[in-house]
Amino acid sequence: MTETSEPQMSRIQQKNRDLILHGALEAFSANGLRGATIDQIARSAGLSKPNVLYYFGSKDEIHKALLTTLLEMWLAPMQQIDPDGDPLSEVLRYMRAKLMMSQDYPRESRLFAHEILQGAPHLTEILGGGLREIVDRAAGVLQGWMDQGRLAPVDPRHLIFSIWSMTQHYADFEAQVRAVLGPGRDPIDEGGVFLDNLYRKLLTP
Amino acid sequence: MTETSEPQMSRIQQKNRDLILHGALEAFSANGLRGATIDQIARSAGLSKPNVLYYFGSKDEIHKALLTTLLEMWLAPMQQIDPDGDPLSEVLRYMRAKLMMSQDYPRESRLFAHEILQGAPHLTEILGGGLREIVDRAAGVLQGWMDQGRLAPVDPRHLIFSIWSMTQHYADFEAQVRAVLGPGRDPIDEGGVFLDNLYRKLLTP
Amino acid sequence: MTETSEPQMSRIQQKNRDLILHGALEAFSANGLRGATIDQIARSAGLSKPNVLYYFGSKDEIHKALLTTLLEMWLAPMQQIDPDGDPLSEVLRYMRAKLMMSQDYPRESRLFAHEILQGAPHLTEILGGGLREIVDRAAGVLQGWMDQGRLAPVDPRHLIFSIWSMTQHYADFEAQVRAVLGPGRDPIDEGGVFLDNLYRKLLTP
Amino acid sequence: MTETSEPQMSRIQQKNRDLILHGALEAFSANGLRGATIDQIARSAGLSKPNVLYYFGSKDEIHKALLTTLLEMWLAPMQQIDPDGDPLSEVLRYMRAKLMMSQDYPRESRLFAHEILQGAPHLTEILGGGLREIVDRAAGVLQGWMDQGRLAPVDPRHLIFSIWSMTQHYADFEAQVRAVLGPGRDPIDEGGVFLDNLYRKLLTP
DNA sequence: TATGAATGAGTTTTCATTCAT
DNA sequence: AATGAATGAAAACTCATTCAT
Repeated sequence: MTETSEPQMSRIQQKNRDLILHGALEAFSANGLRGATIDQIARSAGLSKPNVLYYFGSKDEIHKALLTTLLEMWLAPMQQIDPDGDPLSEVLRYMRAKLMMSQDYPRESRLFAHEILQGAPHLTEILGGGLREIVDRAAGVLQGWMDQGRLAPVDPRHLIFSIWSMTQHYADFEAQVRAVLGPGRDPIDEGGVFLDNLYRKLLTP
Repeated sequence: MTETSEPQMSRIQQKNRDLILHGALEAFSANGLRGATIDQIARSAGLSKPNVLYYFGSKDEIHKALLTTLLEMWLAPMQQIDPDGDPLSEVLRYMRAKLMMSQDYPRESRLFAHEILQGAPHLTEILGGGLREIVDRAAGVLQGWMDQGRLAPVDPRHLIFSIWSMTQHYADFEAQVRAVLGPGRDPIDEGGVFLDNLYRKLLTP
Repeated sequence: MTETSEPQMSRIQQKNRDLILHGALEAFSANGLRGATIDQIARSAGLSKPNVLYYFGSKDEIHKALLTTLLEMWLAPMQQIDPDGDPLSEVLRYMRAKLMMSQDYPRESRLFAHEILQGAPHLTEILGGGLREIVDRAAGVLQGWMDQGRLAPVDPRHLIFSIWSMTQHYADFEAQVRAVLGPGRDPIDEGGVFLDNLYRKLLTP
Repeated sequence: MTETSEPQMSRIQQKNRDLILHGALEAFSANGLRGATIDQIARSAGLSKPNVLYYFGSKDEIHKALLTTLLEMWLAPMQQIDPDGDPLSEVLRYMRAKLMMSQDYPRESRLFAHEILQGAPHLTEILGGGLREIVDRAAGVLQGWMDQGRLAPVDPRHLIFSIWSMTQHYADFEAQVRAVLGPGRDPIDEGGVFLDNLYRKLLTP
């Protein structure tokens, strides 16, 4: 969560930037870009409102910086799919990694969900066509395995969509999941079992 | 989309309520509750701002009324799962119905997505435990089929989550889906094929 | 000071617009565009701040509307120079008219002075090249008279500048004029005598 | 432009004060007292904002110091009117000197214009009645010449106003002058010819 | 001297809501 | 039923100034 490209940044500055981004994650993930206020962010970061704007020029900039900062981490698991690994294991490992992110970083998941729901204006600006290239690479690996008969043939991009949607569902729609399951259950743990089975059946050649 | 509990409502009143709800769907689905403004809704409905508030006392009330109005339609497909039908066909039919809703009613899908992302404060109020009961019934049907060996055994509630998440993904995350697939493709059509295969493999006993 | 091009405007709306423009003239002429606050304008107009913005969308818009509203009146005297009149009388009449405007409308004079000092960003937008054409016409008339030997030959545009600067000086630099002359004198009355003599001597062929 | 009353000031201090005053002239002349920001001044001076305030305690003080610093230079030409010189030559020389200041120091001219437009609060404080005395002296010289029949009789103070207004017009209202004359002309050069002629005709006895 | 950091007091603007008719 | 007019409360920013080092 630290920015290292601009070297001249003091300890305290770095710390405050992180406090702000942390508060912003809290606010934006709960209320969306428009619904969050700089006041919330400032309070959550323990700073004054103008001080927040001293570090980031505007609310939009905080939002953009937050997305930028988190994007890499968000996309990392997919880039770790190993073309030389065992196909099914690799897919299951990717699914598990995404599911763990819903567990460990639900706010990040919701942040991206909000952004994409609105048409992803900031993400598009940040990513350019970058997302597509990343997905294309992973899809290529998957397609290769299918061509080799090591994985049952399905559309690799829709396979990826399915992993995204099902794993993130546990974070983004947590309120609903809890309402349906009732108390005393571990949605993500159960989801792991369900999804493991699902992808084994779907992809075993 | 009409409200029938208060009988004395003129034709024109009814029409204006519908216009407002229509405009509200447009605004709320695109920008969320906080991001949408009454001005947008009024403009989209072709009415004046105070007139909008004459029909519904506040922005929150419009939102609540909209959710209420759409909820039944939103949950209808699940209630149409027929215990006496063919298990796999029933599940696939349900999945298809949900997928078609992403195609035909993407704004409704995003409206609910926004609401649940925020913790579903209004929905909880409206539904009480209603959602749970509805899901419990469907889950009971599914479980029965599994117990009879007519469907491969999986957790029925997580099965339902998977259908929700994957089908709604095409509406809620449309921006991302389009960015990944590029132009000239029909995401939902392709998704139908993918999901049909997925659930056949998952659920065939 | 009333706007007649948009007919559907109620009595009260018209009155409030005028109140606002009046308050804006007060504030802008004294403090300039940046120095004046909407609060000042609102107080001076006896309205609430948001109500001021209900009539004009922003501070800039008020300023622009004010300049637009006053521009015609401001340029009127020059357009009344009569090609068929007596040359010297016409020039003197124009000078007198401008001088009277410094007497009767000093705030308007200062408003334009502020705007032009800043490089006339709004005026340029409003006028386009309009000012030049208006001056060209008057300069043409003056030049004609000079060519006929009815007026001593001088550069007509600089003649116009001299009239502008000297007459407006009594409004724009009033503080200095008063400081130099001391109390108990009538600067504009004396200025009239001085300028009358000046232009007679300058222009009598 | 240097301040000599406080003797212990290092070379570097002196240089920074000058840098600040230079930046302040830039900012204040373009935007007025309220419109200019310390940030602008600091950036223009190449110093940090708090450092600017280390040299001058407040924005107002910078402004006051700037006016004070420039005032002497601004009034110098009038004090150089030589009672023993040739009357017409002296007046023309003064007018030319003022006109050259519009050419060489337009920002200084605009700075004073802004200040006087606002009612000259700072100048009054600085000058006390000083301006009046200076003008009184010059007016006395002029009046003497008129009494001797060496200059046509006019009100000497209004004569001075006329010189001020017409010469400064080329700096203060430059935007307008350029808009009227169009490109490719030298306003001040032409103005010199015009004003030379004007004052010869006005003042030749 | 010098400055990065911080902030209180504005200032513009937005917006849900109310008022008067 | 309907709306032009109005506003309080908030929200995003700005900026002169101060603090700590």
